[in-house]
Amino acid sequence: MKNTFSKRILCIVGPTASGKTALAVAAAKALNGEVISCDSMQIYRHLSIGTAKPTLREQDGVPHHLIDFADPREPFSCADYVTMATDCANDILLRGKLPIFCGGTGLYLDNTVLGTAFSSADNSTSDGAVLAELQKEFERDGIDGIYTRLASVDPQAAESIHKNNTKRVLRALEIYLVTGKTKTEWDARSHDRPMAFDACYIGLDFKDRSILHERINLRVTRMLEEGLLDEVSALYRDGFLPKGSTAAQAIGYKEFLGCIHGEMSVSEAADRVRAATRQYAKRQLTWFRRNRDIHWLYPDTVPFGENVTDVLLKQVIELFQNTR
RNA sequence: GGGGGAUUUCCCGAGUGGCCAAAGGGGACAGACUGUAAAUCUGCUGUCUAUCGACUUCGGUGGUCCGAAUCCACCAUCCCCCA
Repeated sequence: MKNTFSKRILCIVGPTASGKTALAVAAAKALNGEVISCDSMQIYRHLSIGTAKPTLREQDGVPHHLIDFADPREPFSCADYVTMATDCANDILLRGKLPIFCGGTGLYLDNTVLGTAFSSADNSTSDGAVLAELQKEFERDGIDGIYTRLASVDPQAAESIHKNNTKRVLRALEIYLVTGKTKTEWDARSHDRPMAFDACYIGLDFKDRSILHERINLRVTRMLEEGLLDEVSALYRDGFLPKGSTAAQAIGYKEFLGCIHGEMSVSEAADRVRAATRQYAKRQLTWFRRNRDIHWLYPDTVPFGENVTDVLLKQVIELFQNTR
């Protein structure tokens, strides 16, 4: 059932602040691997404290890929990630090592593993002009007309995308206008392709959600102590968080930008960061729970006194070898 | 010591006699997601049945009324003003 050319990889996923980084580093050491980050914000240079980018010390000598390389002022897409991550993983495999994906951006990881064939509707073909036009129309006339048009060309997409989700409604229509093929047709195309990688998925979650929330609260407090405020100020001053950029909407950055603009106090911004992080963690869990291939591990079930990473690592190794 | 204002479902907050299990917001919970995804969007939030419906809630106790979160009395707690 598995072809001989299968490209075996390990993926460590889960919500933010669940301990993925430490586990991935330990797994890389035990399994002769290298870590490929799968995080839509850690890709950016200079955004370090707020994205919880692994420090050199945390990396502990294990090569880490796809962190700290993109210019926060430049756009970056899921398709860009898939291309880079695929190349990166193949390169690691060629060198006889194990690629270990680690991160919480499920969209990026899934499309990489699936080998998604993205539509050709990108910024280079349409130069964004079509989307900009749709955006203008939406702001002027509302969503009704655009949604109706989408429903007539791609009824399936219209049915699955809620009318209020204007970003996705606009995007779906853009795909059709730019490529002449519907989003539904593009999606079907990638369903027909073989998986790009043979992934062993490990998911981190907590039996008791409040423990995850405590970890998040603690993490935000630590980020503040480590100088998150200074980092955001410097980035803002140097123009690295332009309005509308992806980097500027990162949790921990958008809130303190508001603080810099005098819209709220530091403690209020910190509270918002905590809340936004909790909500983000929840969305991540929703995303990953859909994937039935994930083997879930629970750090909060490790007996008190034992080293959590060590215990989890044993489970990871066993799962990785037994599901071969 | 005297006068005034408050107390609402996890939080904030509307509601001043029936159309109130109680607006709205937040949070929590659940879900969607194929080129901005740490984004965007949806549902849900007294209990029991889970369809109609039944039952218990609006600081406490007791009243008025066919009927009260809404009116009256007393008690408790908090805030403000005068002493």
